[in-house]
Amino acid sequence: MKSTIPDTGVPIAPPAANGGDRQEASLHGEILLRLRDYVVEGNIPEGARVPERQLCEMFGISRTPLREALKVLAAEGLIELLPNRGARVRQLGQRDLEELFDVMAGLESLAGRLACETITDAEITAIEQLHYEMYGHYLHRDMHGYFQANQRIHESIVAAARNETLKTAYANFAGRIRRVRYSANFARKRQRWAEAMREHEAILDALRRRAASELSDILFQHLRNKRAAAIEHLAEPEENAPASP
Amino acid sequence: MKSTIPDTGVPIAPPAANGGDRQEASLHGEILLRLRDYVVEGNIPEGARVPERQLCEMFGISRTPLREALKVLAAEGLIELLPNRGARVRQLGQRDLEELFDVMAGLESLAGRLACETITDAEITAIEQLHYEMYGHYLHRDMHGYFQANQRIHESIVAAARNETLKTAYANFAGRIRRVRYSANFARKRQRWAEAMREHEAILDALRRRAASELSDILFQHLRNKRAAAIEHLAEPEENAPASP
DNA sequence: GTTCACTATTTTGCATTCATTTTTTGTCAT
DNA sequence: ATGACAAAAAATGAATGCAAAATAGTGAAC
Repeated sequence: MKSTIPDTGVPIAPPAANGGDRQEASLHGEILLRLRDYVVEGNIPEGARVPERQLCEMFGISRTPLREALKVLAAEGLIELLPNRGARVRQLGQRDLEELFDVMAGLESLAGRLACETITDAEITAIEQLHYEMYGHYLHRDMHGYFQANQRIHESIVAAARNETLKTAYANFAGRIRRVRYSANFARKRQRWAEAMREHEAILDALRRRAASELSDILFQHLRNKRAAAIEHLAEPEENAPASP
Repeated sequence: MKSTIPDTGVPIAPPAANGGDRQEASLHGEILLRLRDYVVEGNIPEGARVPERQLCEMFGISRTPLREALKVLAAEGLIELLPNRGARVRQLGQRDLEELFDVMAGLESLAGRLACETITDAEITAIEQLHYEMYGHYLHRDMHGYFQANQRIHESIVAAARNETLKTAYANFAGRIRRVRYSANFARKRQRWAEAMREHEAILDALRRRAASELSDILFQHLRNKRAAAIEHLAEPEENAPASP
C-alpha cells in the first residue's frame, strides 16, 4: 500500500465534477472549493501528506492552480505547509479542538447578541419550528436528523445576525472541526442530549425576549458544554478500542 | 501617469527586504508577509488594481509566488479577485466596517470571557500598568501614545485568553481595519476620549473580579462605541473636504 | 468633435519546464 | 540479516512559456 488516497481503480475520477452546481469563474476557485471539501470529508487521513501529483490527475489540472488552493487552505488552517516537503493535513490535538470550540462559542455568542437587535418574529418562528422538529428527532432517537436540525438552528441564529463577515468566519471555523463534530457523536450520552434540549429552550426564550447579553451567555455556555462532550468523547475514542501500546 | 503605485524613481525597491528580521522558509511565505504589509500600509489606493508585473519586479521574483500570495490575501479579505481581471484592493464600505467592528467586538468580548478563567494577578497588574500609562498620554493629549497603549491593552487581554486560534483570528481582522483605524483618529472628540477612559476602568474592574460575562458585555459595548466613533468620523471625512460632486 | 469599430498591446490564467531538495532504492560491507 | 552509504527516482518550489481575455490605441464615419 503506497498511496494515502484510496485508489478507486479509475485513474481520473473527480469527486464532484460539479455536484453542488456552484460555478466558479476561475479554475483556481473551483479547485479550492473541491479540494476543501475533499479534505474536510476526510478523504486524506489526518497528518498524511497531500499528494500534489495525484490530486492534479484526479482533478485533471496542472499543479499551478492546485498549489494556489493549497496555500489558501493552509491559511485557513486546514492543512499545514512543510518547507520543501509539501503539505500535510493538519492534525488537530485536544488543545486545538478546545481552542476551536471556544472561538466558535465566541462567534455564536456574538451572533446571538447581534440577532437580538434585528431578528424578526417570523425568523424566531422559523427557529421555533426547527426546534420542534429537532425535538421530534430527539424523541425518536434519530441522531442524524437531530444533528441536522441542531445545525440548522445555529446557522439560523448566525444568519439572523445579518453580518456577512461573521457568517464567513463562522463557516470557516465550522469547516475545520466538521470532521471531528461528526465523529464525536456525543449523542450516545442520553444525559447530554436532554441537557442540550433544555439549553436550546433557554436559547429560544432569551431570543424571544431579545435579551442580548443573556443570550450571549447562554450560547457561550451551550457551546462550552458541547466542547466538553466532544473532548470527553475524544478521550475514550471507541467502545472496542484495543489497548494502544 | 500610468502606474497606480507611487513611483519612487528607483525601479527596484523592496519595501522591507528583511526589515522585521522574520525569516520564512519559502519564498511564497515571505512574499505573503511583505505583500500583506504593503497593502495594509496603504501603498496601493483602495479599489485600485494590483499590478502583478510591477510587484514582481519590486520584489525581484516571478509571478508564481506572488500570485499564490494574492490568492491568500483574497481569502483573508484584504483584496478581491476579479475573473480575468486580476486583483484589486478591497474597498471597505460603511457596512463592511460595521461588520468588521462587530466581529472584532465579538472576539474581544470572547477574549475577556476566557481571560477571566486563567488570568494571573501579575498579568492584571501589567494591564493596570498600561492603563496608567495610557492615562498619562490622555492627560498630555498625546494621541499617538494613547493609541498605542490602548492597543497594547487590548492585545494583552487577547493574550491572556490563552487561545492561539483566537489570537490569529483577531490579528487577521485587526489587519483588515488597520488602515481605517489609523485614519479614524476619533480622539479629536474629547468627549469620546474621556468616555473611553471610563470604559477602560470598568474593564479593569471586571477583570480584577474575574466577572466573565460582565466583562464580556463591557468589552462588546466598548467596541461598539469605538465603532460608532469610527463610522461617524467616516461620514464627515476631513475638516477641509471640498464638496464632492 | 464625438462615437463606434477594429487592431495592437498588455495582462491574466494556467500549463510546462527547470533547478533543488527530499525520499526511495540499491549495493556492499559488517 | 542489518546497517551505512551512494545512486536513482520522485517530489517540491519557483521560473518561464503560451493561449485567451481585457485594455489601450487608432482611425473612420457621422
